[in-house]
Amino acid sequence: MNATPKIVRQKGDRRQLILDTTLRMIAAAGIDSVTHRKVAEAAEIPLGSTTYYFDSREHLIRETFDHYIGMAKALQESIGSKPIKRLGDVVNYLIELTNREFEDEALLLAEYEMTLFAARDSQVADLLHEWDSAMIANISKALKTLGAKRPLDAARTVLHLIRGYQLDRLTRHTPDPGNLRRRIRDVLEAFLN
Amino acid sequence: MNATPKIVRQKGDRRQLILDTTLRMIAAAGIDSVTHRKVAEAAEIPLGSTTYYFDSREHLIRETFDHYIGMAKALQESIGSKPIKRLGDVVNYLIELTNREFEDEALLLAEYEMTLFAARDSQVADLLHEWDSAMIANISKALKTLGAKRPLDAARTVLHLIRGYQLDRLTRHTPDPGNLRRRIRDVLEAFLN
DNA sequence: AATAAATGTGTACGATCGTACATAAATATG
DNA sequence: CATATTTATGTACGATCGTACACATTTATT
Repeated sequence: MNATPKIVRQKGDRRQLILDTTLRMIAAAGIDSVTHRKVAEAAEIPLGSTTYYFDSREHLIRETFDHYIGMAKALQESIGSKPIKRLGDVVNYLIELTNREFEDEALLLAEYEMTLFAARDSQVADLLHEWDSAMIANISKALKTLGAKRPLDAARTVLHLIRGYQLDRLTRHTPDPGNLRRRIRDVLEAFLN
Repeated sequence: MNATPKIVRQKGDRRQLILDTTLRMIAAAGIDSVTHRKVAEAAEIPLGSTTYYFDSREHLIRETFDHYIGMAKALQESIGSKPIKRLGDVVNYLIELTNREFEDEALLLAEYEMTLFAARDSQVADLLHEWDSAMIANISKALKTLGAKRPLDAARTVLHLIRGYQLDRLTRHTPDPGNLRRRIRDVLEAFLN
């Protein structure tokens, strides 16, 4: 006999709203564009609310990147469920991940803003490296089952390739400048005996 | 009978000084840290001088990146004089370029700040792409003389690999996390026959 | 030398910002 | 219900900023 479900304010709503808004702002216009006031205006909440949950700008930005990594991890898990039998499976996984990330180009740009930020902020660097280690472990494990030599090197190589590719493409705004799938395959084959 | 050479103010000195100082500032603390006032203070010139040569902050930053590309091109040319006979020559060239860039880690970071900036500024993107094309052309030409298949793809791949590697390493501040030389060789060999 | 143009400098205006903080409202706790 | 705690909001201070602009100085031109 529950009544019609009301729109209840979940605990943490306010905080999540601020983090979402900040992430959108970084994606759209970069870290510099983030100010307490502009976040508050975009989220349609008072200035006092942003400073209540995040007492400093640094704090707000760090938590926003933590929030982003959570989203990125969820995306990866939503893709990486299929079993790995052939090299093509790994290639497909990597390509799908890359394509999905490019569905929201601004958001992907925010990821690289985070990377640059991490170069000057050890706390964000730690977040990033933990995520990175997990990715490397996944990929190298799959490559190992395929009998690749030096699977760790192979995983690092293909990840670096993708990062360089993404960064390049983000400055070009064109669909695919450069035959990524084939290049990933070539690189990975170099590590298969 | 010239007198002792006086310290003469070269034309364009002032401008160069401002660009150098701005580049150093971006390298040390990021684009956000660049303001007319702080550049003026660091260069020990009055505020009016910075606004005289660069009437807007955007203008100043664009010209600074142009200045950086000039420096980077000079570095490349200072390395790339030796003839290419074997694959090892290409690998050596790429490794030396990478190592030289890491000699000034902050400055390398500035390069990636520029890349991110280019993602939102088509003028800087044009500068970047022109430079990029030249690099790709050089590398692919060398690979072609070695008989590589799809030399353009090969050049793009190894460049993207290096970029991803650099970006990763910039967040870690460790000498060499990941065996770059061997990985470059593996990748390039994948494109030979 | 006279004049024009380029270079260099100091100041001030209006806008925006981070942050602190007093206070209010809602909620939890006893 | 009373009280403590958490959540939420409005305001204000001091600092910094981009930029415009009047004015001074140096250099080039005739």
